[in-house]
Amino acid sequence: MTAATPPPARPRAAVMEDVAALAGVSAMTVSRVLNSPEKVRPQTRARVLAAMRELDYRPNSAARVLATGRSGVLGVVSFDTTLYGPASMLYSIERAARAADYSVNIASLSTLTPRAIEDGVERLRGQSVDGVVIIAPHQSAAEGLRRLPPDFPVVVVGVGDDVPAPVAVVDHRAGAARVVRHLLSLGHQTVWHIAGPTDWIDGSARVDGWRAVLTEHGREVPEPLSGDWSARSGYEQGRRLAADPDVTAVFAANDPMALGLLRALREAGRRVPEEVSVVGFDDVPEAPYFAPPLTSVRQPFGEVGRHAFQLLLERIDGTPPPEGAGFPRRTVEPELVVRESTAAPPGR
Amino acid sequence: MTAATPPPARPRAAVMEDVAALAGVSAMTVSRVLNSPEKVRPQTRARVLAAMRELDYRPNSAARVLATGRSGVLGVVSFDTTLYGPASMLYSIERAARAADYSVNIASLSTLTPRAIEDGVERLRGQSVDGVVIIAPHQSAAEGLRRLPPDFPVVVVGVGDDVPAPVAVVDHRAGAARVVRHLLSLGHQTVWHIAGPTDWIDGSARVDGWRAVLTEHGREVPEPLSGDWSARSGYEQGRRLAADPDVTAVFAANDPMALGLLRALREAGRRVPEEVSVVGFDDVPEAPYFAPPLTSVRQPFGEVGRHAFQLLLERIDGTPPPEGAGFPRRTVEPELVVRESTAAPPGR
DNA sequence: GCCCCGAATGTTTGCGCTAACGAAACGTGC
DNA sequence: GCACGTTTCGTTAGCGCAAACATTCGGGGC
Repeated sequence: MTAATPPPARPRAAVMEDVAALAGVSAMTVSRVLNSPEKVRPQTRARVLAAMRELDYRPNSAARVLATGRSGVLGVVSFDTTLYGPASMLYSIERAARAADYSVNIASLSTLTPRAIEDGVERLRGQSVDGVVIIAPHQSAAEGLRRLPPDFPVVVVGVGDDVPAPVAVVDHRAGAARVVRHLLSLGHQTVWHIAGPTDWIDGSARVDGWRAVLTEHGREVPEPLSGDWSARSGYEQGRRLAADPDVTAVFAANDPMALGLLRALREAGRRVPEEVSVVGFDDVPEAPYFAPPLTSVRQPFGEVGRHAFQLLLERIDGTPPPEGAGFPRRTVEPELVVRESTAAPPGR
Repeated sequence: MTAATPPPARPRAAVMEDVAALAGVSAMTVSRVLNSPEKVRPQTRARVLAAMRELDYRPNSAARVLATGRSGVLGVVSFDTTLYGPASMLYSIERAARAADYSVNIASLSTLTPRAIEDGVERLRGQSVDGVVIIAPHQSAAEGLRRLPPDFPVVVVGVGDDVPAPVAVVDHRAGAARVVRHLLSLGHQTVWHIAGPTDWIDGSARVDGWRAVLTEHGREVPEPLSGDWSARSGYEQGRRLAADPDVTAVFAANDPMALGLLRALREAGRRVPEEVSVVGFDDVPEAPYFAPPLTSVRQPFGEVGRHAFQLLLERIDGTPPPEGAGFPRRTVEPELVVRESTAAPPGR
């Protein structure tokens, strides 16, 4: 052949066999160094580790998955990860997962239907994830879940009661209750509410908590107004409330809606908190800088994320599907953060 | 044997061989139905598809990766996905990826150092992703990148000039320039600036654009104040600006800082926009509801995400690493959105 | 000195899929 | 009727790793 020297053909990445050869052992020993180092004589182990470093060896995860059936990857299905809540949840789950050497595969949803959720889970399942966390505090989650095979490990974050899966939730009901008690204790006769979409569990739980406390105190329960979580919807509903002189306290189901509400009140010339008290929910990092700084409810996302991951782990390598017993459920309490947007009603 | 009937041993998930048997073909034909259906006679194909449905067959991705060397997964390395910018980028990349049947694996960073970025990429590489998008508009990105093997497909979003990888960026410089021109055209003598961290490329590009326009117009260039993107830092720097009666126009490098600034001005009794004009950057969904509604710069995240994904695809199955030619670069222009926080300076 | 035991390492096999080749079956043209 | 392309499908051989089962080796007990 007259061919020139073959191009320096980039050496294929080293595989286990290469490491074994360099270290003068068998491939199995290399595998053992990776998976149960204590079973390898320290001296041999050192040789193998040295060989790995020298060849810049990195185990092929696909091969490992194929051989073991476990991938070390978990999926997260979430609606619009641009929103503060879902983004925070995702972030905290990712951190919990990483700490346990799991990696995270995501599937964002642009619509919230049982079908979309099912698709998201199926997409991740196709990637051989070990399990899935669904961040979708929505009716659809429960619905979509029922169509999934019952033995596939799924955990749901922040969803209602009768879900056929383990659940980690913030107690929105209790959070809302705290808001209302705070306002009543300031002397308000009642509290209006700009609710989130009613098909979001978060939203309806907050409505429940709000209504329960008012009822319990024998107060009038105004018709809740409905928003869609956006500042815009808070503004629109806020204009209606601003026009009603009876309104002295409003609980918005999240901070952006509270922001919109604040603007509407300002435009109508109603002063906060002197004339109207306002409370939000979520305690976004910007809440202290609203005009005025917003009283809000802080959600312990980090904690929920850790619980969700923990539940998923248990489901993955735990006992078979808990039969009649029902699924575990971890609830964490949110915290009311009082700032300057709440005060006693006028005339007291 | 006296053993009872074996427990109904949940049938293992169907594999290709099972489908093949049921359809009366070989496994290879099943594989072909999946990967190049046009090479299979329609009639056979139909039989195979029917068998797949019947057995609820789903291809094992690990096996496919092992056999093909391609995973159909891309990694995204990002700093704090709780921030609006990174979250939006992540979301748009995920959408672009999904549209091309790619799935997305994430690695969030809690610190921004070359080391952390390198780790993030390595972690994803260990998961056999086909390539990685780095969302880290930070010096560290460039630095961390140099330590990576040059043939691993990486694309960077929103980072400076001399990066050894394809880049998709928003032209922050141009965005900042637009802000300053807008304020000058309203009659302001000069524009103060609350900058982002200087080690963030976004931040320094915005400073550059701001300074360039002022210089070009022969205006005095005040010393930029430095924030850390948070509303709190905007507030702190804002208190200093509020105390200076010469200040009539301030450009904050992002919206949360602008929010903090607005609060500081309000507390100091300086009215916006009558006495001081304020502009932000990012145009978060809440910006229209700030007090007053904030003039800001909208970033076309969707477009950048699509470009980033596109560049990555080209890098993955495109030509070998472009030698001397330099790396491709896609720049998209942000848009100034004028609202009520800007007006002519007092006394004009 | 012999046997047995456990620790340390090696061999074989298969996880589920696809690239590469090979072999039928079916025309076509002359 | 036969050589020759075209489909269409099957066979073989890995991809890289880890279970499960060998095998070797070095003592300790008697």
